[in-house]
Amino acid sequence: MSSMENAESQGGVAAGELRQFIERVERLEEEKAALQDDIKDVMAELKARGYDVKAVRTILALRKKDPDERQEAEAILELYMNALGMA
Amino acid sequence: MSSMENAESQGGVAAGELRQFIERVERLEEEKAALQDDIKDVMAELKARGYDVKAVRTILALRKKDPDERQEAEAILELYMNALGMA
Amino acid sequence: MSSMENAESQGGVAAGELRQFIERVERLEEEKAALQDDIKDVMAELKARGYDVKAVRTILALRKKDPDERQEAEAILELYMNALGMA
Amino acid sequence: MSSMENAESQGGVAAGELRQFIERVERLEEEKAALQDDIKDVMAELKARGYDVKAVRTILALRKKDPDERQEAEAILELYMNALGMA
DNA sequence: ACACAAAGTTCGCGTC
DNA sequence: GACGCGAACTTTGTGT
Repeated sequence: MSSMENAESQGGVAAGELRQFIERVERLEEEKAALQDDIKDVMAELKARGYDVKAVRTILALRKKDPDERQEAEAILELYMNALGMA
Repeated sequence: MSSMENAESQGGVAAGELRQFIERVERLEEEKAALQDDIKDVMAELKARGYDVKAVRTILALRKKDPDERQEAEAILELYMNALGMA
Repeated sequence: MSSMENAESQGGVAAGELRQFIERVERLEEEKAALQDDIKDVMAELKARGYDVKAVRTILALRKKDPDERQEAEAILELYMNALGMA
Repeated sequence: MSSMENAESQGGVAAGELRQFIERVERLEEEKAALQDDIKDVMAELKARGYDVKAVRTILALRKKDPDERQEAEAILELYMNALGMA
């Protein structure tokens, strides 16, 4: 490495720029983790109030899906279950 | 490293033994990957025959679960869905 | 269901309360998804600037780990790799 | 459903065929699970012999990758780490 | 029971 | 545009 190298140009990489990018991502990930914690807290609260967490998770998942798609999928599933005697 | 070192005792690790373990795992993983491929093939065949792959996956998942547990979970889910007007 | 039932007490579930919980989680998940999108954008920007995204991801992962733990883990790994001639 | 329906033609689905497919997959999944158990056993044995399981997992992962690709990736990573002073 | 880890599922990406 | 691959998230199991 030449004597011109410094913190801002290590081996052809603009160190400062790279660092900026990384720190931006890290900040966003921190905020994201904080939200994840918040969700965890709400779930704990839910549970403490006597709700079934797994069922609530299922509800959340269902609400994310398109109702038509979901109904369609359920219909096929039921068809197969009937065919297999899993009613 | 001392002059006593050889392929079977590198830095205090019994290289031969370690290699044996690793190769055993790799063989098992190979077989496992082969089975995974077989499953993939069956799924492709299913699909080619006109079946809905996602629904079949759901069926497989359901069949793995205890029927009582499943029924219980469904009952709770339905209760919540009714409460939320998602019927 | 008895005539006393209303939107707030469906089958013994306090519908309003349940709904509150669910909507709280959904709001948090929305914010979380927005942050995920932001991260995605930064990654795209990184990439456009010529950086290797996978390497940046690795950097981010490394920075999350305790430096001491990491060094220890690396030392063991190197030991094993030497033993196996993977140097 | 018409009076012609039987176990082999439920609602337009060839129940027997569907069942065959599902049972084939289930058999394969069983074998796969058995192998997974075997791997788990080997890992436990490894551990009992004093090896670091996590490091062994890393070795296995590294050996799956193309050596050239890996070296390339490591070079980039090192470059970035130097630029960030993480050496 | 809690946290850590492993498995499965899902989503985004690159490829053809 | 679909398909297969790889990474991320979620969920399930385990060990403390």
